[in-house]
This record gives sequence, C-alpha cells and structure tokens, in this order.
Amino acid sequence: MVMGRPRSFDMDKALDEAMEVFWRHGYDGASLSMLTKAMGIKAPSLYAAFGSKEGLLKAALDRYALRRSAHMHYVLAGPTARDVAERFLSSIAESHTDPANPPGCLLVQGGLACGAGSENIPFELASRRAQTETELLGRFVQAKADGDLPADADPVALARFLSTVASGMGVIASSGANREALREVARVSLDAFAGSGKTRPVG
Amino acid sequence: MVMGRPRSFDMDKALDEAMEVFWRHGYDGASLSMLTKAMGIKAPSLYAAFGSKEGLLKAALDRYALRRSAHMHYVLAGPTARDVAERFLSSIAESHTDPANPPGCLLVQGGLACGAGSENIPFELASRRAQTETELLGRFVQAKADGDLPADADPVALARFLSTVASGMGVIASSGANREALREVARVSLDAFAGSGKTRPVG
DNA sequence: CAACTTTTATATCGAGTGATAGATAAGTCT
DNA sequence: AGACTTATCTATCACTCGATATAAAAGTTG
Repeated sequence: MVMGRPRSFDMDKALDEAMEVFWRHGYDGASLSMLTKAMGIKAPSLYAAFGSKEGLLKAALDRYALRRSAHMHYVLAGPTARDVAERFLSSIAESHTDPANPPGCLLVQGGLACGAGSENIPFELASRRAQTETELLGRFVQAKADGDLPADADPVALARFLSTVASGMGVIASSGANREALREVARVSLDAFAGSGKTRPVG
Repeated sequence: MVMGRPRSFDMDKALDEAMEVFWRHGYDGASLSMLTKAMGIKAPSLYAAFGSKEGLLKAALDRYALRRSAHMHYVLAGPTARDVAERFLSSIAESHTDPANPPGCLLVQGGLACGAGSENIPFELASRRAQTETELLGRFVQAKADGDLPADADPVALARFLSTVASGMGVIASSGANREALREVARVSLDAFAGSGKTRPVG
C-alpha cells in the first residue's frame, strides 16, 4: 500500500479522455486546457502523474497499444499469410471507423509533423507504427518458412505494403471515409496481395 | 501598372518557403515567427499579402497544386488504366522522397488534426486530396468505357485504393522511408491492381 | 515637386501556451 | 492522536501565439 493522499481520479479513464483529445486534435493541437478539462483534473495533478504533456501522450499511446494488442493477436493467429492480411485490413477498417473513437488512427492523427519543442513526437508515433509492421513481418517470414508464401515472396515488402495501406486508411477515415469505403480499400488491397511474389519493375 | 510602393519580396519564392514550413511542421506547428523568418518578411507584410495564416496556407496549397498538375497530366495520359496506376504511384514514390522538399506530402503533413481555431484546415487538405482521387476516377471510368478495364471493375474503389496508398506512402515517407521502399510499396500495390474486377468479400 | 497610394518596419496587443510555487486536503504509519 | 507523505487547489509564472495600429519609406501620377 502507498502512503500519502490517494489519487482522486481514475487513471485509465483519464487516459482514455486524453487519448481522445490527442486523437482528435493531434499533439500540437491538443492544449493543456483541453486535456485537463476532458480528463476532469487540474494541471498540477496532470504533471504529478505524467511529468509533462509528452509524458501524457506516451502514457496514452501505451494504453492505445494495449487496446490494439488483442486485435493484433487475433490477426497474427491467422492460418495463412493471406488470412493474416485479410484479418489485419478488416480490423483496421472496423477500428478506424469505430464510432466510439475519433475516426482514423491515433498513431497517424497524433502528429506527423509538429512544431518547435515537439520534434520527437513524430518519431515516437512512427516507432509505434513500426512495431505493427514488424509483427506482420515476423508472421510473413514464418509463412514463407512454412511454404505458405511462395519462395520468391518478399515478406518485408508485403508487411510494408499492409502497414502503408493501414496508414492510408487512417488518413481517409479521418477525412470522413465510412466503414464500407475502408472495406473496399481492404478488398482491393487483398487482390493485390494475392499477386504477391511476382516482382514486376515499376516506372 | 499599380500605384503605391511596390512589393519588395518575391511572392512565389516567399510561398515556396512558407510551403516548406507548413510541410515540415504542419499548420499548427508552423508559427508565425517560423513563417516570417523563412519567408524573409515581417508579419504585417504577410498579413497584407495573404490576409491570415490560413490564407497563407491556401496560397501555398494553390502553389503546391500547380507544381503537381504537370505530373498529374502525365499520369492521366497513360494509355491504359494499369499504366495510369503505375505512373501515379511511381510519381508519388519520386515526389514524396524528393530531397528538394520535406519528405512526404504537404496535403497529409499539413494537418490531419488541428487545434481550436484551425478546425477547417483538415477539411481544406482533404478536399485537395479528393481532387486527385476524382481525377483518377474520371480516368478509370473512361478506361471502363474503352473496355480497357473489365466490365465488373469498380472505378470508384480503384481510385480510392490508389489515393489511399498514396496517402499511406506520404505517411511512411515522412517517417523516413526511402525511395526504394516507396517503390516496393508501389510494386505490390500494382500487383493488387492487376487483380481488379474480382470482388471478393472481406471479413 | 507635391499629392496620392501601397508596402514596409517598429512596437505592441490581448489571449492562450506549457508548466510550477505554495498552501491546503486527505489519506497511511507509528 | 500526531508525524509523515502524497495529491489537489488557487494563482500565477515567463513566454509565445496570431494579429494589428501607427508611422515612416518607396514608389506612381498629376
């Protein structure tokens, strides 16, 4: 048990509110007054709990990762590479248009570009996006070893492709694309995925 | 000829500098001091010429569109739908990693999410992105009429897919993906494009 | 040149930024 | 109870934000 006055707000609920503010307004666009109002706490409590605005974002990102880890576990458990890709894009189409959250992806909306003093936020988000890509890559390497993917398939390219499409889906979802539109993008992407292995030069 | 003291700075050069600042830092992250410093002018000159920070962004976006219009003209002149798609994604891979510019796409970096008082910026950017998608759509409708695309092809879905991939490429380019990585994404995307027409349900 | 028009530079506006100092409140431990 | 520890509140910090009033500067037109 800890000594001292106990925290009077619920950490997870506060983080959920902060997550939504960052999601909707981005890191630079999310002001301290927005955040404290949404979280229902005052600035000193926020700083005592998270250290800084950036610390709060990282805590919110951790919670975001926690939310998605269950989905990713299901995705990676797909029996074939093609199933994994289908599960991945389907889950993206659903989650990025979940009315319980702001549209799009926090890791994209959070801040691709930031102002002075927030230069490392884009790196932080990129690093988190890269984790998903790495998980897909690992699964595709396995699929290749299993003979599930053809010998000339490129797991790196496939994982990067899916990760890129997911980011793009985040962009169009935030711009108002609905769930059916995202599903169509997923469908076309899978058509492309089915043709994997054939390396044809571009440009 | 106009009366009064002539403007002492070059409009286009100033806009190019402003464009770069918005590109690198986003709308919210681009402060007036950054902008005026990069443009080499003082705030009153900026406001006299562009009216507001938002007016400056729109002028920069117009100039950005002007830059890309030549590329799009070439893209749309592709002899087949497949060629159009290939030209489109190739030009994206090149432009989004052009060392002369910040990485990625201004229409994505500029601000997917903004703070209080900048709520319409994301709409403005989305509207400009939609223009490209509409151009692709028109070309694919034509391709279908020409019999170039199969009768069961979905031009809307194809245009949306390419637009989505382009946005995704903007995201990963801004995170440091190099030109070859973007070319690989384009290559895989085209594999998917080749399988267009087959509608297979997702999820 | 003098009248007129527009742009420029200096200085500053009120509002909001992220962050914190100091005092008070609310618990646990001995 | 009383000492101790941590959280919360009020108020405010120095700073930056986007935007502008004012006046001097630099041209054109008569």
